[in-house]
Amino acid sequence: MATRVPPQPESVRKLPRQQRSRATVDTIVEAAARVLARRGWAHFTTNETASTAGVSIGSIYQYFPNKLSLAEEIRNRHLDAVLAAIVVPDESDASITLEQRAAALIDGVVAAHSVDQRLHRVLLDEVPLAARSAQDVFEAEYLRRYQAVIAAAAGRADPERDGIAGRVLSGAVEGVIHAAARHGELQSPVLRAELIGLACAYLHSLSGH
Amino acid sequence: MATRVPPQPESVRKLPRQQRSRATVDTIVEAAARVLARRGWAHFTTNETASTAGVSIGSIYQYFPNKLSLAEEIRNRHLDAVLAAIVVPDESDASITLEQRAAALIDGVVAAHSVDQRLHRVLLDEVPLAARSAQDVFEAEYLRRYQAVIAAAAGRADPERDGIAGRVLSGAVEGVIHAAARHGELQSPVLRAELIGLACAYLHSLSGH
DNA sequence: TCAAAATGTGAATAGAAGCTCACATTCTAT
DNA sequence: ATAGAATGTGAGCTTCTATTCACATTTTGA
Repeated sequence: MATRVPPQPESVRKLPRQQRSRATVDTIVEAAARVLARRGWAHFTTNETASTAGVSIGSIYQYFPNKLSLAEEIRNRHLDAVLAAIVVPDESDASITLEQRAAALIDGVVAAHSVDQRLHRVLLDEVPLAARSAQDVFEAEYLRRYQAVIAAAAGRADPERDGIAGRVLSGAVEGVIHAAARHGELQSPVLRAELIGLACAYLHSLSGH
Repeated sequence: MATRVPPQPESVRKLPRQQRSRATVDTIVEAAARVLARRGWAHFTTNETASTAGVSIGSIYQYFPNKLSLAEEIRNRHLDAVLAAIVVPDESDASITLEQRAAALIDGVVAAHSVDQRLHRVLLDEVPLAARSAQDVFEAEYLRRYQAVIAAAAGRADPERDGIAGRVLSGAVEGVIHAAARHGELQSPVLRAELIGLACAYLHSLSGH
């Protein structure tokens, strides 16, 4: 996990200036991520985070104004890692078939959901939202990719319908992937094939009227 | 909301025997559902439930051994209501088209998700699972309906593939509906049409090839 | 070298909330 | 009518945990 400059804009807390404190902050965030994944948000405590990190509770509050800000830092780092897992294919290459585009899209989303699944689930549906800056970037990146595929499929552009189609397709793909993740089948090639089949069937129906 | 016999099997608590106490239990559960929907699981408190119900905190613990058992009772009642919203079409009538079957399925699932949406979301992704007995019935009922439609679509029966297809279709439909619910578009006819289109496109691709 | 800044410590504080229990009230059956 | 069961009450006990603060240690820069 890369070192980031963590604390929040309005944070009254110190910024880590020396190498030593930057390492401490990283240790804290990594330990916190492990505790959060293991216990869930409801039983995520700052004291357990401190002892897991081998650090005094006070050290956490040197750099994080409260428990939530710690979780938000974890989320920011995690979503960075998730986005990094997505491989973007060349969108302007006309020689790529629709099937290939759909496959690349789905592989990217699967890869994104393969990064620390338990932590991902806790971060997305347990930790309160507050300022969801990173989450927006995250969703925007997804949307961009879906719309590229849809634009390629539907030769003509009906922006109104394409927008809805994008939301339908993304909802469908995410739904299938979340269900698969719950059953531990995210890596199943049969599922991958069936999901690509679903996407292609829908995409073809958009152009063929 | 119908009166049910609530407390858990292993509960050391009393069963409500008189009319008066049955009414008290109903009042408690209804108030608890309101509090849970309003505050979310993290800020759902037994004291607020008691004051909202106009009942002493002690009365709650007469019938519920702990906070979680109260939430589980709410979930049981809610899922009953959700299942009741699903209209089941005649599965043996061969004169019904695939489009009509898909539409009936989707309308049923949408109706199920239209029952007390906020509470539904909190119950499904905030309240801890523990013994998820009712949730299993709930999912099994869904699965049954998806498989009926898939069996009708794919003339021949390839049980292996049909099973996966069922999970893919249900994941997709649920995903789209959850996304729509988040954006408050559950009642949109455009979305309904597009979702039916998605389902039909996939179903046709199963038989044709 | 040494003073000031940065960093680290953990006992103690404070508040929230689950749950108990001794007691009061109401209902049922005889 | 009345005893005993069922029901209802709410102050307060207990546990948990976020956060503070007075202090100790380490690093930096001159």
